[in-house]
Amino acid sequence: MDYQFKDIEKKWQQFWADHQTFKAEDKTTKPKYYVLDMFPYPSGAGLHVGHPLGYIASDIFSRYKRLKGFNVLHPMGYDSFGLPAEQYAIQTGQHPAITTEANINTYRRQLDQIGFSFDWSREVRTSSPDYYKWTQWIFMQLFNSWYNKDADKAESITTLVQHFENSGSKGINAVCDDDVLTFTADEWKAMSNHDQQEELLKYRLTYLRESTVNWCPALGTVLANDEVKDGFSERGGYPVEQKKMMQWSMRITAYADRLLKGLDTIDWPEPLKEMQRNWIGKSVGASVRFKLEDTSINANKALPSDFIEVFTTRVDTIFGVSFLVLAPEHELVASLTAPEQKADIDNYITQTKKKSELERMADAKTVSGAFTGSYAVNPLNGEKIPVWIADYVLAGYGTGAVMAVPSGDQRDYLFAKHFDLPIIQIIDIQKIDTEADPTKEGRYINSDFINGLTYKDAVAATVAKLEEIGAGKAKVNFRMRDAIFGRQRYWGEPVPVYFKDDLPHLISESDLPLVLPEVDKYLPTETGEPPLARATGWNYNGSEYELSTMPGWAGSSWYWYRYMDAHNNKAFASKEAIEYWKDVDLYIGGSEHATGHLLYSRFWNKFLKDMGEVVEEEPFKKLINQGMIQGRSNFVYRIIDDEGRGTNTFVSSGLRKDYKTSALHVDVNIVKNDILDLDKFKSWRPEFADAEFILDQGKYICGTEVEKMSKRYYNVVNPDDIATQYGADTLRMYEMFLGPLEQSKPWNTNGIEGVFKFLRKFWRLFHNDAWEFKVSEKEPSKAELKSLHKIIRKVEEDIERFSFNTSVSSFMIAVNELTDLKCNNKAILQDMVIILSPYAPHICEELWEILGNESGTLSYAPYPKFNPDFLIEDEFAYPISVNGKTKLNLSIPLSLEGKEVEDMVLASADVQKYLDGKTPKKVIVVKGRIVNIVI
RNA sequence: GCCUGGGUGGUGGACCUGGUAGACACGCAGGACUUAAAAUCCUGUUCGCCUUAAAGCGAGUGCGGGUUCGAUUCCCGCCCCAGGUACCA
Repeated sequence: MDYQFKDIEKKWQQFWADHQTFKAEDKTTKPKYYVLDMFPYPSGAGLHVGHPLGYIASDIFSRYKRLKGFNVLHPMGYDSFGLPAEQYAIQTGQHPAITTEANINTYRRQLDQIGFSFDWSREVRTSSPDYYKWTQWIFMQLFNSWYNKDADKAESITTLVQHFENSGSKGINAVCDDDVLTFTADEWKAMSNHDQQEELLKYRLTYLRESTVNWCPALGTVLANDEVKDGFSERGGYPVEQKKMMQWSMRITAYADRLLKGLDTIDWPEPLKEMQRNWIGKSVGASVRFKLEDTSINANKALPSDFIEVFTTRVDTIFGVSFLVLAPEHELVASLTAPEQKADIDNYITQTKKKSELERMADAKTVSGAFTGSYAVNPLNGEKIPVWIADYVLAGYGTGAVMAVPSGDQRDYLFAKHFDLPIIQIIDIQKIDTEADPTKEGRYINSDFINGLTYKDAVAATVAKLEEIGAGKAKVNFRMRDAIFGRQRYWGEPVPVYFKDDLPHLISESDLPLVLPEVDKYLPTETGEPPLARATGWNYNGSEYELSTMPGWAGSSWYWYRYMDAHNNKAFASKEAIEYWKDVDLYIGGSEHATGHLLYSRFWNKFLKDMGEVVEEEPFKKLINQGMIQGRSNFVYRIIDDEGRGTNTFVSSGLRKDYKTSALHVDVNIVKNDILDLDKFKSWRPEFADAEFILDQGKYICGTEVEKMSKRYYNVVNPDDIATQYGADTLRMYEMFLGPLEQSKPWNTNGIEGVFKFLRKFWRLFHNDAWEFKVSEKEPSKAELKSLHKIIRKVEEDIERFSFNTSVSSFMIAVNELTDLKCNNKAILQDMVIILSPYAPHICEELWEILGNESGTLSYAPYPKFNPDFLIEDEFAYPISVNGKTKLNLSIPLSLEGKEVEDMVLASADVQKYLDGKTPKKVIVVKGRIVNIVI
């Protein structure tokens, strides 16, 4: 029978499910191997062709590892809390749990039809109470912990309380808020419980802090950055402003150094590690205090402090400071503003409020700022320095204030030029006529006691002086900020906290999970409280619960542990399971998670390690990024008549310059290889029923563009259609054939026929012309063995370096070779089936059975061993160039070696033709082979 | 703006560690088989020039430079595209 992929795929998917073929064992002598995919958010649009890309790669690797004798854990689940389900709920009133469930069912159906070897018995869903019980439990552990810098790990808050009781705050080296108190043991004991708890909150790893959010007054909601476009809400187009709000935060900065160091121990793509390093942004510098000048402006105001603290990485340039810049949100701004400057400053602050942080950073071209009217004093030379505000200084980074050195920093330079502020040269070789020069070479000038010093000495001398006069100290600063952990949303994990006397308290562990309550609407209340405020009777013994929920990343920051022991109701996973599976050996997912999920997960993992809950410091040993699959939109060109109205005539892409046209997105499903199916187009929409076409060589060629895959561009390609038309095996191989796994690329199905043909050819190898099964048991020929062993080596190399696309090409070559050889040898074909099976498992299972093997044993069959003896050739083509250009092809017997080869090459008529009797100037030999002769 | 990645024929891509650029596949063109279609097979296919043909010549991996006997690969500068930029997941 011809290759009937539909029957074959259905049969084997059923078989795998019935026999639980891919269930990972918890006790076995086999070595363990944990292959993890980033679990999907189940969106309403269904699985698109981009999702399976990484899943197919990880599935190939999982199947390959099983063949190599590993006990493979390859699970799948759903990151099922998220904003889109909530937005849909707001619009339709439908409970997010219901739509989420429906979406999951669609995803499962789509995943099943691709033939993945997932162990579905371990499925997790982050929105299920059985699961988020443990997300809440981890939150509680974080709340109950503080970071001891001396031990360099998190510890239970009880050790901190004991220390306070014994010795007060003295000797505590913790990561904590800036405003912690200093007290003795007696003073601590004398504090009220309320005050003690308030103090402890400054040390806890989850804590409350004021942070900025996108606030939309018209909608009465906090908006995600994604929902804000150019200062207006995407939904409704209402203005959005920046607003401060008390929020739960996570002290991820406590782990900044360990997150940096850990990167050196894991096998991740170097660019991704670089992104994390840059995100953490460790910078070594100094903090410097500029005392405020005591003027009439602020003399009679109660100042929060009498100095401005700045952080700088170039403390050596302090004599070049010609002004200070505060972030417009800086706490000192109000009190520093002189009456005559108030209008300017207020106006500027209002402008700033409209911009998001991203817009502020992106807009480096326009120089803007306002003078407060106040001055500060340079601690090292007593110079009077004007204090400005500008939106290029961000409140969240460093101290929210910078010392501006126009000669060394380009932004400061532009600012100084624009507002006519002094630019002071401080290094002898500095060139500052047209732009700032941040050089560290040369010797200092105009710089008092560091004049004549080098960079290194100047830094040391400046810091020493600042410390001596108490105006500054060496400091390490991180760009990374503590992670905001609260969302004013419904569809997320409730925070297991209630409030009493304005202080947060954890609920009892035995009351977990704190289940999300029902609400009448998924919108905030009229007073602007989060949706959970709508829940009736939702309180903890009469005390109000926290009303915000956890962010999307909470549930995904530990899920790989749940797969190890998915149904445990005593712990997030048993000690034995964690002890056995330890960590993820291979993690596949997109690099868009570099500074989100992948950082938060490492953070939580380190915390859990500190608590003794898990055994590894890093959760993901090896990581591979898969590229994003973009949509490829097709366009038709409608001719516009003289009155500017669209006609019903469409012109082929190549001919459209002769007409006035407008481009229309056309459904990519009625276009094949950019050629429009005219009949399908006519029936696509009623208005096109009598469309007319101006064809190019008998065809209508569509225009194309690469865009994000989206419903509204009619360019979403669903794997279902491909699976139905060509089968799962073709889909799997085609997605791999599309290009390197790591590379982003637009989806196109141009080459899918080739992959399908390959599988049919492979099928044909086992059958005669009448589609009857035929294999022979005779000895394989040398040529057959050569083809086989070439592909064994190639595929093994390719899989180990995740180059699946080149494997597929090699398979095509091998099958072409075997077809040419009319190979029907059982031993050869059996090995071919095994090595192809990770890529195209269904067809291989069927052929495995046809070859007389026990059904279903293919998944754990022994992988063929490569034998180099079969690759021996008699001679090889010998390409050399003359003068790096001219190319010659010589055939050299393999029996010759080294000098013999060289002599033979030089004596050959081809080379002699160029040499013309002379000796060559230079002969370049690489790995014992002449590659170039210079004459 | 900043961080990270990418740019090779008509198309997807190959060239892994500096050594024959364009493997493999699609598409296209021509041919075989067939009443026909499907399927299958064969030949050609980077561009330009030259040639009856065989062959030959020149250019060529985003653009401009550099290092090297030799650069798609390494270095410097630029352009364009994609991802991230802290509440999309």
